[in-house]
Amino acid sequence: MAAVSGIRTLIRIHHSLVLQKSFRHSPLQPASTCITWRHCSGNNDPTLPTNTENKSLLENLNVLGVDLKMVRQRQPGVLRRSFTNEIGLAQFLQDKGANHKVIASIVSRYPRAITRSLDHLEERWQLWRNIFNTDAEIVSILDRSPESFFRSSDNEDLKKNIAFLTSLGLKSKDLHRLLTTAPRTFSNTLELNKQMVEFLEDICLELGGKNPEQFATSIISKNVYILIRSTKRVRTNINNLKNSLMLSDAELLALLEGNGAEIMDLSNEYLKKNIHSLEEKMSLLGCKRSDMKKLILNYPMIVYIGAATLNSKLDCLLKGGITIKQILEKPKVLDYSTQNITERLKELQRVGYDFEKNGINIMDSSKKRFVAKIEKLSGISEE
DNA sequence: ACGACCGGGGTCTGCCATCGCG
DNA sequence: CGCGATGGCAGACCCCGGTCGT
Repeated sequence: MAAVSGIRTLIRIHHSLVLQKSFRHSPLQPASTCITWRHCSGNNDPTLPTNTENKSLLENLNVLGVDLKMVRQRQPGVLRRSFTNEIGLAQFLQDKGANHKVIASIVSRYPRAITRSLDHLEERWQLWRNIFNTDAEIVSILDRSPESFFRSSDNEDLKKNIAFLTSLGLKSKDLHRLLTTAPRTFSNTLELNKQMVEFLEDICLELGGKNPEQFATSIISKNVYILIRSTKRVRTNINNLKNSLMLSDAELLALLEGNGAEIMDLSNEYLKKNIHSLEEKMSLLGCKRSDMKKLILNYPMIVYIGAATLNSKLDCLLKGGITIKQILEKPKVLDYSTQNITERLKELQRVGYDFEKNGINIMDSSKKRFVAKIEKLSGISEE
């Protein structure tokens, strides 16, 4: 409540400021938007750089409930600016449905947001609205990741990015998922996004693939994070996978075209560590190198699972009466959380489930189906 | 009616380093 | 030099249900 009236207070202050004649345009901003820009009261010549914090700005931010300590830690320079648009921004976000808490949090976490003009904000918002259906969706993303929306001041690049991604054959459903999940993609420069796409196409050709464009698009739609990774990272991971598993070009291509797309953006050390740890575990369990290769090709996500988690899952399954051979045949059981696995094993033990006779597919089913199955089994065992 | 197979859906930021510009 | 813009990094899975063959 207090902060809602805080915004009203600021707007009142702003109106009274408008009446003053002391406005000067920030040279970077179009004149039409300057009406809401706050003039620094403590500085007689706003064109001079100042190395002290702007008092009236601090007051405004306080009223908005912004965490100044956080601001100083993140982008202290913003507090020294003569012209900022915190009032306009707060009003703008409020109009889009953001509450005061969200607004305060956004400015606290990405202070530079208050340097954007209303025209800029409105244009950028509309560009995002080309992909999202409602303002509420955008607000929730800004709340999650203010930086994604505000970091770039280049709306032209955003336009070009949308056009570029569309030209790749990504459907509006894909774009929606991309912007929802990895909003930073849209604040990349067009150049950076192009680089990754070209890189993926090159990889495809390198491995003897015939349709590089489709390859790149399919990777992006399978791994929406790929465009916010560096080509260096992806390249290193591909090389590491290839070398440690001794993959042929055809095998590697198939892996990447399949579910391998998702593991390409892991951090290099993490991927290496996981492969190494899996190697050790497998050898401890008496498996051959070819078993491990097959396992990863069948179920690439296994290298996504952290070493500790993976080992505890494996141990859980083995202790629960499932053999490593069964796991190698149905690695998807490793998809489920350790907790889920533990609970299911307990339930199955209770009803006397025989994995040897019935297989382990029961471990890879939706909760609904699992519960139904258990109910049936306990009914039978009680008769 | 059942279970195996398989694909798809959700999901991800907050910080630091560097560069260029005024 | 200070700031804005931007690249890059570490972090580390889980779950559901349509469909088809029996």
